[in-house]
Formats: sequence, C-alpha cells, structure tokens
Amino acid sequence: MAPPASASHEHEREHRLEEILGLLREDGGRVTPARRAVVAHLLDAKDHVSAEDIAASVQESLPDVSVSTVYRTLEALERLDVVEHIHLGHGPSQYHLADRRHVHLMCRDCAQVIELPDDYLDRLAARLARQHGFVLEPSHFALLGRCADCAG
Amino acid sequence: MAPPASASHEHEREHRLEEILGLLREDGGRVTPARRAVVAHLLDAKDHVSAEDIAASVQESLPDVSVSTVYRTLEALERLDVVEHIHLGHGPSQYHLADRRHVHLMCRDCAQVIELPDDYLDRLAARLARQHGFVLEPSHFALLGRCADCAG
DNA sequence: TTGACAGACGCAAGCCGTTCGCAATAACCT
DNA sequence: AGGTTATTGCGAACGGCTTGCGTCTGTCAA
Repeated sequence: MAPPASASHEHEREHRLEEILGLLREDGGRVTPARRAVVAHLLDAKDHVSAEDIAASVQESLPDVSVSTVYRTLEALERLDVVEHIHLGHGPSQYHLADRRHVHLMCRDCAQVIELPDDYLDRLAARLARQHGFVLEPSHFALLGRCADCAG
Repeated sequence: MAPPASASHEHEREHRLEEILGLLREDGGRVTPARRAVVAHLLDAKDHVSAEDIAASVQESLPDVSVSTVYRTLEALERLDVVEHIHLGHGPSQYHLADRRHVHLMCRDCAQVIELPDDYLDRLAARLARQHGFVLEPSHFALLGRCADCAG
C-alpha cells in the first residue's frame, strides 16, 4: 500500500501531508486521524480514486471511519482547492490532488481511463473562451468515446 | 405541451413517429401506448430531457406509466440508435433523438447548458484519433466549466 | 377472428453513490 | 486542565436507475 520510497521521497511526502493539514487548520478546521489518513491516501494514490476507494484504504488502519467522513473531508479539501473531482460518465466521481490535474479519456466499452497532459485541451479552451466566453475546466469531466482496442 | 404546428409540420411529426415505431416493430419489439407517448415526447422536446421529464409528460395522458417503463423504452430506442443520452456531470442523464446531436457546454455554477453544433469538436476528435486511436463521442458528455456570466 | 406466444407492463423492492440530522466525541485555544 | 465547537459515527434518507415477478396485451399465424 505504502509506496516504496527513498528516504527523501518519504520526507517529501511527509512535508506535503503536513502542508495540506496546515491549510485545514488555517481555515479554522481541525486535523483528525481520519483526515490525516484521507490526505495520506490521496498522496499515495498514483492517480484518481473514488470516495469508496479512499474509505476502504483508510479503514485498513482506522476501521470505523465512515464514508460520510470521507465525503466531508473531501468536501473540505475541495473548498481549499487542494482536491478536485472529476465525472467519468457512469460510475462514481474520482478525486485527486489539484496539482495532479489531467485530461481524461474514458472508453465507454472497457471503462479504461487514459490520462493526457492537462494542457491537452488548451486550443479548445481558447476557442471556447473567444467564441462563447466560456471558461473550460478541462479536468472536471472525461472525454468519452472508444479506445483503440474497443473501436477495432 | 404540443407544439404549435402547421398542418405540414404535424404531418411530418406523425411520419417520424410512425417511422420510429416501425423500427421497434422490425426489431421484434411491440408498439404500446406508453412507447408511443415516450417517442412523441422526444419528438416534441426542443432539446434534451431527463427520464423523469419524459415520465412526467407521459403521465399526463397515461397516468400509470411507470418510470421503469420509460427507462426500458429509452434503452430499446438506444439499442436501435434512435436515441442517445448524455452525461451532464452532476444530475441525471439527458436523452435526445440521435439526429439532434449537439456538443454541450455546462456551467458548473448556474447549471445552464449551451448547445454547439455537433461538429464543434471535430479537430479535437481528429487529434485524438491520430495520436491515441481514440474515437471520441462528442455528444455523449458535456464540457464543464463556467459560462460567461458566471466567470465574471 | 381467434388464440397463443412472447414481449412489455406496473409495481415494489433494491441498488449505488451521496447527503443529512443527530447526539457524542475530541481537537484546539487559553 | 477546561471550554468551545468542529468533527465524528451512525443510520436514515436521498436521487437516479435497475430488477424480479406476476399479469397483461400486441402481434402474427391459423
């Protein structure tokens, strides 16, 4: 579960963790074991995870943290712009740290998710801004379609 | 509820209705009053509607058509490629006739939906196909962001 | 025209993801 | 150490959608 980390990576992760928890405190919030575990899981996750994923992982060490606590923690973190969620069409929302922003492609057949750099939609975003004054949030939804394998 | 229609529009609508019902029959399906009413509502709707919208409208004339019938009818029509649905992030799926395909922008703040021509994402689709073999389905999801009003 | 065979129906229960109300707990500040 | 108040766990409830089941009814062949 914990990533194989060199001493410096471990240190770095610890730093980020405390930094985020500090933001919660600055905001008048409190740092609890549950919140610490949620943030830790987000730091360890390679990419996006569902609230249920987080709950399951947190419950390994803190068995009676409830899903509602996870949702409430994620909500607090989103208010602080530390976390964002993305809609993948069908299926639950996926959460990730705001600084791990990506554009997502999702296959409607095999449900595979492909990540692209977060500037992949810059041209489209510019066009939407120019033509419609619309400010695109490219990492808040997935582009649906069929992946190379499933399209045949 | 029924659109103000000239005689020819009325005739045209009737034709489309029977045409679609014919497809159901050809497929080994049956044409029931409930199905007729669902298709009629889709023909009358200006744009996309939720299953609940359809149910409410159908129930005005056929009070005990249940939501499950609406969902099952929409499922049958999607199998025949007559209907498609689109995911708008939060909120229920929206259904529309397959020949009224659009790209959708949705404002995360005011929930307003802006429709763009269905070829609006052609360049993006071409790029995705070329670089990733991904076949984009541009009308199966909404582009989320903030509309001109809400972006300020 | 009728009959019988699916297919479609209504209903109610159930699913999933998410939110909420509440009383009890425990972080934080002094 | 103590008071305040944010956060918690729990359970109930939500919205959107699906399913199982027994009944009904289009459809098509006789």
